[in-house]
Amino acid sequence: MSFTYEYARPALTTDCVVFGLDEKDLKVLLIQRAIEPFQNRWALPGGFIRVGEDVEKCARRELREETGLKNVFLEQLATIGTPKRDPREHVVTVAYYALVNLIEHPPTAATDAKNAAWFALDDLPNLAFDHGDILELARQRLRGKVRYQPIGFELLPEKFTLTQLQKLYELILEEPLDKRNFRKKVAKLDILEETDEVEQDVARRAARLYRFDRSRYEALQKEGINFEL
Amino acid sequence: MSFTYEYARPALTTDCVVFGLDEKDLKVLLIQRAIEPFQNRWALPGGFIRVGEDVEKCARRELREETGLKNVFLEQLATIGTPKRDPREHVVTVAYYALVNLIEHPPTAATDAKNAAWFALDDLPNLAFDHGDILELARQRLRGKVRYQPIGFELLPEKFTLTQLQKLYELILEEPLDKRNFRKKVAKLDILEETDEVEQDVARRAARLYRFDRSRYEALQKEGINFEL
DNA sequence: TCAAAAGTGTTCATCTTACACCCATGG
DNA sequence: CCATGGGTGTAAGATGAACACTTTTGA
Repeated sequence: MSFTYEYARPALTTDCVVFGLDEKDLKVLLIQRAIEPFQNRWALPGGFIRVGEDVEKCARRELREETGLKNVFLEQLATIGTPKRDPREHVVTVAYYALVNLIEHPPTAATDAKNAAWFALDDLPNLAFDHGDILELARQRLRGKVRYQPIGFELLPEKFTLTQLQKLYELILEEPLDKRNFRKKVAKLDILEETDEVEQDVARRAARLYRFDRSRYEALQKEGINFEL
Repeated sequence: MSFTYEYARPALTTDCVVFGLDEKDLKVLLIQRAIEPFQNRWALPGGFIRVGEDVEKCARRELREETGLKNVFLEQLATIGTPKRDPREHVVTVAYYALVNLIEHPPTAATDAKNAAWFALDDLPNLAFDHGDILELARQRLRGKVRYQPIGFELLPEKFTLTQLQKLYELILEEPLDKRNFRKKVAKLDILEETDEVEQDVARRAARLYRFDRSRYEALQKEGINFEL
């Protein structure tokens, strides 16, 4: 079967930069390419948009098919259409970034007959196509966005300690933060719910666990309140 | 001539929200559609991406062909690919927004056999396709962006008064600003050059003219300085 | 001399930053 | 009883918001 058009059309794909957090590092989920071009090189999960398929739906479908992830936080990053970015032909890609918590999504086994693995941001392989550039763009976006929108919570498990939250922000912003000032700011945001639980199995004073109060956040956001950290 | 592919492909277009400033209003440049669908309705300038053409280049080309504008400030807004947004077939569009100063680009006569005209933001016609949504998105983006990046200058003539600048910010932010505080902030940014000229032909004390110092801005930006207003 | 907008400082409240020690717990 | 990280407050400086009058100019 084939499809014919009066004018030539570039191919259209989505690619997705999936950030995940484990005990120590901020990581990215990559898949190993099974075919040429860039065979065996690591690349962002993604693939071709189908006619009649919404662009974001496509990104979610590819993510599911290639990595098993679903229901993740997903946001559009940019569209890149430099003619030579794919050696085969002109391919325009709509790039997204996703945030998942790695504890509930452990290093996925290969799904789509490809290999999938998490890489620490400071230990990345050479990526296929211009995926290295896209990843860097996503990293910058995440750094910028986290300052005024509480998207960091997407990377944490449901219940977390304030120290975990601070470590996460330090990883994303790539700068150390003051513990007391950080806690003061977070408290003032008033979007965390204190649970009556504490950490388990730690050889020291256990830290209290908190939960992100999404509905409270949405209510405050409607009132036009700021969330700068 | 025709082009055949193994899999169906959505069509790919660019659309551009062009903002311009005249004496009183923030305006948007629209073109009147010559053909169906939405014949005679007003729409954003834009058109199909050619194979081998960079996406942003396409947006600039369409802008030139349909409205005569060139060398404008142009930035990507979002990519929209809802299947039914074009009644003919699945069309994915990469939306941009542009800023021009209307004084140096007076209401353009029709170029591409279509009608082009500037519309005040509070007096818009019903737009073709989902262009109304795209325009609203661009408006929000402009409001957000102007707070931390001095892109407002793109809308002003080379030399302008501080009152003009303030009026512009009030139009974009849709809220009144305090004159003294506004001037203090602008002064602290240190990216305006005071010229030795003043307004001409005004029936009152003439205001001093300033110029945006782009190279100074870029230098300061590299040092990581903030530009919040 | 009038009308119209230009230009200019101070005060008060708020927010930001820097900084160090005691506490609870498990091993 | 020791090691480890948890948890907490204050003071000084910087920033943001509110606010009104005099000056210049052309008509």
